[in-house]
Amino acid sequence: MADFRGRPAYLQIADDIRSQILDGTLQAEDRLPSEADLMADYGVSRIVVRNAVEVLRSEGLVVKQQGRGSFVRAQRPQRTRVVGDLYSERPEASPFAASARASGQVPEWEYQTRRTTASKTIADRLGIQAGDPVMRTSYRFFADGEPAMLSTSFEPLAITEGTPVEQPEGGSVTGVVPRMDAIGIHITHVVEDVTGRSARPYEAETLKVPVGVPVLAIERTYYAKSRPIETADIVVSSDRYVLSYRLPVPPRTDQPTPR
Amino acid sequence: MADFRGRPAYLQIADDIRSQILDGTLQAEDRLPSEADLMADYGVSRIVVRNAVEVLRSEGLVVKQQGRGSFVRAQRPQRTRVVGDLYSERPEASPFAASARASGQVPEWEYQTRRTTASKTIADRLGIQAGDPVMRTSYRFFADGEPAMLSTSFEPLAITEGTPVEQPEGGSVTGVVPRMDAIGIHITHVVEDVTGRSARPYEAETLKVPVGVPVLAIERTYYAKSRPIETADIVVSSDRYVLSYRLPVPPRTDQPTPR
DNA sequence: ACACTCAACACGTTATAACAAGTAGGACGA
DNA sequence: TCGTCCTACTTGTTATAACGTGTTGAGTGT
Repeated sequence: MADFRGRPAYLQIADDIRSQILDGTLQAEDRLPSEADLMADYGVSRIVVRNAVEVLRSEGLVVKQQGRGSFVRAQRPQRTRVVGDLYSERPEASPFAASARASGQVPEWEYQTRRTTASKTIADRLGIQAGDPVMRTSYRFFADGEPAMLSTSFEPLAITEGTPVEQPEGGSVTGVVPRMDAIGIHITHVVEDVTGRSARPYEAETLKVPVGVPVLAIERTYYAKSRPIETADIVVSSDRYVLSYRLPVPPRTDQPTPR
Repeated sequence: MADFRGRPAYLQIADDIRSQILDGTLQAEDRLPSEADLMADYGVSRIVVRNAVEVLRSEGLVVKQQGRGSFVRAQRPQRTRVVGDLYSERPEASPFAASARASGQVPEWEYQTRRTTASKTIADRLGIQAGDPVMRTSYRFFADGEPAMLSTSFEPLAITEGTPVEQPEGGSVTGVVPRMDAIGIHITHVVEDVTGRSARPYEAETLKVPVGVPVLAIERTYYAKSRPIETADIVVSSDRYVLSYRLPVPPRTDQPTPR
């Protein structure tokens, strides 16, 4: 192994394999050479090749499977979660929406609903007091039979208690906006705060992704005027999802557009 | 080390430390016990404690520094990139916008602009032919002197060539929307496709984040009616940024709201 | 008082060794 | 033909050992 600039061997090997992945020499789903092969190829010990592959795994380029080998991970996420003006005039918009419906998007999910009390965090987001009663609903969404999205939502019971839409699911109307419409509350806007982080063990297990892959965590709140109506924590694997936001740009603004 | 269910020792140790982080026994910026300490505490070899800490590092809970130790990573991102109706009636909206301006947001950036031709990918996004001339501008944004956001934008020269706003920077108007307004093109909406992934080596270096931390990659395109006007690739460290999208919800829609 | 040196300590890199556990395919028997 | 078993191959886990490199603070000399 040529020792270039004293740069650690495992990083050089990682660089080498990475460029093979990026330039297409190694394609998605291809198996990497086994650890034994790499040891022989580069003339290093096993720990070096393991470190090298671990770097690539941590970058999300490679997945490892005990007993089978290490594989180049498919890079492109397939599904798009669209938020915004679905009826945009943009012609490219329709393929997305169409594919979302076409690719087996039978609304497939399971949920668990229960009454509970608001934690401080949730209370802040809903503009209520910690300890106030809320309806908590956990969803697990599936796509092609695979778990694809996790969501936990909270609604203040002060709003829905005693109404026909107290239960988020099971009634004749579903979806926050129509449900609230049904009791005379008209959602005016939604805020989604998006962060990226590595999957927690629970999420990795539930979403069936390798530990450490990046996920997108969305903190979503629906508002009627300035009043928070519902808030939810949503987690999707960034492997499988692109979040697509489509926003109108109001004409004649003095405000500099955020870059 | 009590061998619980044959679960690997390094995972048990990782679980142990993780719960200490999550329950607050170990707080942000605290130093973890050194590898030697952990070896003694749990009665295992160094490779086991290194594997354990590596798990936490890969989850983004811990950062390691050679010569100093391993530290609990501060979890909450500080900055918010807001897209959407800044003049929302929501009272909580103002603190965000205010803090964005207050926290030393002197518009601090450097850029490089050059004429080039569109790659296939960019041409598709701009609705032009590959090889058509475009203006390419790379930005590096700083916050508190630290690089915080990378962006590369493309505009078809067919639109701006020969106009006063051919150069994205340096003129009297800046920002895509005002610049295009100035030549009679009125941006109607913007699409942002957000994905999460691990930082590439170049990005990790440029953004000064440890390799492997998740970043958010945004593919943004501005449209005037259905015509793409500008497209950009934006990368931010998810350590430091929350993306906040504020969208109006139109009244009386039959369309089920995307969950 | 200040700057320099150096040792102690932290994590980083690599080698060798052994056994565990999951996978796949071929051999073999019913 | 079909299912079982076994074996070879793969990654997973752990131990021991040694040396490299970055950090820090105590001690020392000026």
